[in-house]
Amino acid sequence: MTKARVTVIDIAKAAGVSKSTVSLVLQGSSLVNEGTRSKVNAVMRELGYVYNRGAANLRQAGAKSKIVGVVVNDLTNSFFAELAVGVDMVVQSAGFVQFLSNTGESIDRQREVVASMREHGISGLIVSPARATDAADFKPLVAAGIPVVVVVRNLPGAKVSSIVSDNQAGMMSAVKHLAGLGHKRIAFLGGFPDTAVFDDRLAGYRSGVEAAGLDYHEELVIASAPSRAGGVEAIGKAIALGRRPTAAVCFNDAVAFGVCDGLRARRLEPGADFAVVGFDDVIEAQAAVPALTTVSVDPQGIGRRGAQMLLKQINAGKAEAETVTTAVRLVVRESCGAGRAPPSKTGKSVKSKQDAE
Amino acid sequence: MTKARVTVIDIAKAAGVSKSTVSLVLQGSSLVNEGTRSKVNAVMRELGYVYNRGAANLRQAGAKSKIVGVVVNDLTNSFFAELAVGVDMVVQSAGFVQFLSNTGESIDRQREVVASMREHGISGLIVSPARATDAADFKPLVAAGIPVVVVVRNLPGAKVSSIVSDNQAGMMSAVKHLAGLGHKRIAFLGGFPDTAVFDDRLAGYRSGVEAAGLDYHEELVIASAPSRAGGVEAIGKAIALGRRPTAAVCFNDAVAFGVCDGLRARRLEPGADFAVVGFDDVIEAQAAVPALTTVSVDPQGIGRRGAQMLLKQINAGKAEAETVTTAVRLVVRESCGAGRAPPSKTGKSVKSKQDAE
DNA sequence: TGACAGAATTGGAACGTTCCAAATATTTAT
DNA sequence: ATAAATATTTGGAACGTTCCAATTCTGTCA
Repeated sequence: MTKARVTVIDIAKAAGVSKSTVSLVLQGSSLVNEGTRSKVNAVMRELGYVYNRGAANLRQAGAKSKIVGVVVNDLTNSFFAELAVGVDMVVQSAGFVQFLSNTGESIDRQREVVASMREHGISGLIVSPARATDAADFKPLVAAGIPVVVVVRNLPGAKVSSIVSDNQAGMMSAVKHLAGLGHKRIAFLGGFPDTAVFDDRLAGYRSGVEAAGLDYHEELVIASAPSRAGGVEAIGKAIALGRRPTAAVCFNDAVAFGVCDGLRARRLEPGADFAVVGFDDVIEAQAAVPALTTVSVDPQGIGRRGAQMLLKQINAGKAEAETVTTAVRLVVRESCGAGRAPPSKTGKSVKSKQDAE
Repeated sequence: MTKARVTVIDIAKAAGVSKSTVSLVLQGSSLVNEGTRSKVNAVMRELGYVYNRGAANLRQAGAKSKIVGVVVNDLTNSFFAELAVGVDMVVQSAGFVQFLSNTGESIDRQREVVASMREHGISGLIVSPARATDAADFKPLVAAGIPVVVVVRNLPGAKVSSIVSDNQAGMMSAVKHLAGLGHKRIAFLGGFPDTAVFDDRLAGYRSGVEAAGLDYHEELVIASAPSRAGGVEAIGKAIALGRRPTAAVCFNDAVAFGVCDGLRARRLEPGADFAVVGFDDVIEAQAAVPALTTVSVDPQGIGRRGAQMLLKQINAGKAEAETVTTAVRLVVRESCGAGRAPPSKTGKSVKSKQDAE
């Protein structure tokens, strides 16, 4: 039972050199003689040495800890799981590891995990903020020189980088698609009106309506919780309108699924009697019946982009806030009633790489 | 621009005490006078002190780093995302943070991330090993006194704790259910025969068959990749048999979906013309058409259990290997052709807490 | 008042690494 | 052979914390 940890001194002793030399080897310095290097490496392997990043990090005060923090608001949602995978891919191959935490939309939890991560000395943070996060919450981090990248939801007012999908363009293309199919009264359903994402998507809806030469009617915008239940509620109100709409774009896919539920409960078949379009292209969208027409946002791509941006800032040493919006793409399936056509049952289009630039 | 980090010495100076006292306060020692404590705390807040866990951890050699590593083989799969959430819940409330990494079934990647985590000084590891992981791979960890808990897939031969679902009982109940519906020839489809999980599930199948008073026929066991494509392949072979089966239990849900695809391609309707049962109860199972009858395993519960087990071992200081198998439950939906009954369209039963003991 | 116990505080010495300045070994040029 | 240059190696002194043993305060009891 080897009790004590093997340290750089142990291997120095065993290899007949000084600890400084061993340290040089560890850092791959070109100063050290080739013969010495291989000997040291051999001894390290033999003794089963493991590098102590904590100690190293202590010395190179404030320098790179090779840890990035990732906090998401709902890992259960496959959207965020994909995002985390995207982040992991790039940080991993840069030799970093990720602290991953889930806030479940709890702002207290978020504060806790961020504090904890900070104590552990993360060198950067990627966060999809919980709802109602105060923009000032990340102030201390950036003041301490720790780059922060906000993804998915932006944080107006915070001086940090962010990367969000092009909500406006996405919603606009959805509306135009529906208008192209002949719909005149298109509703906007779901979402909390006090969020930036809502504003963006609504703006896109409005531009789409106007671009299609239709009139914008306030009554066709029906907010609700951005969930399945919210969708049921919203479609209920929509149908109760005097002149009822014949189609709807939804705040996100969850709402869209709820809308479908609500339609069926009223003996209307989504896709046939009423067109519905979602937003996000979550994994269930393509398997659902009818398959959901939706705006695909490639969460994994966002994760990768965000991680790249963060690493760039970490390496640069200085974090100048940068804002990127990633392209989205309308994926036409069945729920909009567009094609009787599609013979291939699973529209795999979602997997394409779209985040190149 | 505050350049230098605030240290325990700074706050000692500012509070007019010694660094030792500050340290005592940090650890919540009862030795320190109440007045002093609150003064120190006040100063800490004022100067924006952040605890440096790295330094602390360096001193208390080998002691608790408050980090647990979590490595899963496929975070994209919602099964594992749920599992990670379960782990996060319990480690988070124990004041730990989790390193979460994804191997994507790559054994090299797995080795890398585990090594990296070790350098960072994790105090425990939860792993769902990539396929074909060598049981000896975790030897160094346990030798170094770092507890390891293997989840979902077990690692025969490794002297580590593990927590897997009750594959045998689950498959057995699936078979019995089908037999109860009158099926006489029930196939076992999919899965790689060289894995421990396969063995367990097959054993369950066999006991189920025998318990139902049927004969076990070798020809009804058809292995394949544990994927949708594998399912298509397996059902093809099954249907080509002289006396074809009328029902099948599948290695997992992916296989089951493939089986449904294959049935439809032959103009057979799953649920009506042929009964199929899956395993895992992935999130898509309840939304699919027909809704999949499957064995539910509650990944989040496994995550919580695993984390609890790990924390227990970390606190105990000694890790004695312990093996737990968690209960599973057959969720009857439509694909087995059981009920014409179910009026509630979404069988929410999957959300119940079943991991109490 | 002095001795004594308990409560509260405190100065080093670690922990395992990296950095710096300086020392030593090896070449090269004269 | 010797100086100058270059290549390699090396002892400390940090980094921010915790621990230990020792010290200084309190108050209590004779």
